[in-house]
Amino acid sequence: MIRLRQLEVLCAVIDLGTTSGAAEALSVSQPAVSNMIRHIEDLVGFPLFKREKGRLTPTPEALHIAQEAQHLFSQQKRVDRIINQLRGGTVGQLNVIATPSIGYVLLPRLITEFTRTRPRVKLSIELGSVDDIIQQLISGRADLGFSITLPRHTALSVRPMASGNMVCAMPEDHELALSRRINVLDLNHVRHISYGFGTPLGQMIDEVYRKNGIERRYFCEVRHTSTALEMVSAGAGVALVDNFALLGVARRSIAVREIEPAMPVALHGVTSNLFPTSHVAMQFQEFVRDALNDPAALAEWGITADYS
Amino acid sequence: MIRLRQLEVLCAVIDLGTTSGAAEALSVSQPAVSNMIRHIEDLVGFPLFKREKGRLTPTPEALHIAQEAQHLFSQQKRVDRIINQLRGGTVGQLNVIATPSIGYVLLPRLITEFTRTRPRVKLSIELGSVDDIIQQLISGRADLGFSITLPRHTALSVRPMASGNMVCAMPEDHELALSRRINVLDLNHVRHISYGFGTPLGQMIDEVYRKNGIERRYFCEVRHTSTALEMVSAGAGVALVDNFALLGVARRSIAVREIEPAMPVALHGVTSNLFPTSHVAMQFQEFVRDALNDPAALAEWGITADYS
DNA sequence: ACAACAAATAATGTCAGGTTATTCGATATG
DNA sequence: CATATCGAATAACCTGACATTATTTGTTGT
Repeated sequence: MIRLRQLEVLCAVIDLGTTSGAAEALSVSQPAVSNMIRHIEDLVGFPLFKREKGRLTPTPEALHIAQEAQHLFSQQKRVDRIINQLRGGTVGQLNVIATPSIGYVLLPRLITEFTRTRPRVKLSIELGSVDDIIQQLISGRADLGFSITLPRHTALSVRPMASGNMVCAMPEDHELALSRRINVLDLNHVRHISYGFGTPLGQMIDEVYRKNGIERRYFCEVRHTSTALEMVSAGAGVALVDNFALLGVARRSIAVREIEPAMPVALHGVTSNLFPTSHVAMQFQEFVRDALNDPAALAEWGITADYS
Repeated sequence: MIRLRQLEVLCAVIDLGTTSGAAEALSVSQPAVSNMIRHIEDLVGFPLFKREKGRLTPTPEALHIAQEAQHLFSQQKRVDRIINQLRGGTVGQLNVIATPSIGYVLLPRLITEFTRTRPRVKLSIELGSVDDIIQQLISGRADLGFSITLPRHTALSVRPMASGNMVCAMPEDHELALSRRINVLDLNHVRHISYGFGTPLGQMIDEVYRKNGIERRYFCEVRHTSTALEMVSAGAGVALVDNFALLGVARRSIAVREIEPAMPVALHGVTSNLFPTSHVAMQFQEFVRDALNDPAALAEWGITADYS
């Protein structure tokens, strides 16, 4: 089977007309080319050049071969280009599934930033609960997940991305806005939005109430913090939300206050162990982590993490 | 620039699933493969396999590269084939693949005529279904295809060569021979040979039956019109065939009648866009078109298109 | 006759890609 | 549970394709 390199040399000699010319073009020595040509002729079994008066003129056979070889070269370049693109992460596909609190506003912006330098990446963003995230990842439909609640599943790898807190969001003119810091238990005294007992967030808050022997009471139950935040923004009431949900939202007359006891939360990046994680997916995960830990960068993209 | 061999090894490992398997397939040692994979990973700068539990699973990137590399391999094989043919002392080559109806009788005669003035052209004729034709063309093994069914494939160029009709062929002494023109639906009443539902021809005929709310019934199912014609000629029964299949066959006591509804068919010349079409191939294509549209020329070579 | 150029030859170096022998980790099995 | 099995990796070494430099040979224009 003829080698790629051999065809390369053959074509160079045909194109340039002389071995020395070809040698220069390929940046090798003239004898290297000369030997190679002879070697190929031995290999194929018929002359590729007519040698007369110290010159080489290609035979029709050689021309024919060279013609066909061009496609081989272009194919090789194509493969090489693809490898380069893969290296730079500018090609591939990236299916992300995330909890709405980050996926609703922040993630779309980050992805936009990320793909600004990677125009050929195919994307999809999906929102879902922890269970959805687990499902999509272990089934291979999603490459990367982001979750507040940390999914317990042996087939998943979880990496911490950023740490945050639950905070209290309310309409600007709300009575609670007068306090600098709000006790979680006090929410029982106002119309507020909270999370079902079945949700991880609901259980986390219930834990505090239970310790104090009080029953949690709220007028509206939602599943995701982003939904709660939307309602707060519409003036429906007060809600506890994670600070990630606040990143990037237009501050439409919402006031935000710290709570006590502090309820730390963390954002996790999740990948499946069942399938190899793609290069772009890893890159994007790092991109998100870096972005979340660099308020300056976020600010540059019109996302402020400041809610004092 | 990635080497051909490296891609070869990469693909082998992906296909076979293990380094040892790949090593065996390539007839080299297992460490050779192992080292090569590592070397490629260094070269491209990102992992191609996930190593866990002592096994290798390819990353999406590796799969992507392997996919692209396939074209390269087929190109290489093509060049190699061309060299082999040149070694055999031919200046040109012409590999034709055609549907049997034209390829069985007519094409051999046309090729004979064509090469009368071109002694150093190396030839091959192959018969096959539309799918075979598509496969051979896009893989570069055939230079030119002729098909009744027109192949839908983006990498193929199709040119109409001649138009024709389905006609009804039967033994001379058959009762139907008394009619001047035969209704397709009437075939249900006689022992006749037809085409499977999966074939384009079968679907085309079924369409007529379906419109009339009748189920097509036949005693023998074949794939190609030339086969059907052969059976008719042997006295097995009646069959619908395209008129191209009739061109050039010795009229061994076969009667031919027009049918209603008329079922027009066309013969197409097909070439691949993936490779440059050789000069001979284009010439031959034109030769065939001209011949088919010039009954005088055909008659001169002992081929008659007249079946009145 | 001789400079100028193109190709071929000779002697030698180097590295991609191969070898065998062996180890390591994971899994299957009596 | 000890052990056999299988796949991957590592180490040390070998080989040939393809490169090098130095030199010779043949052709051509002045």
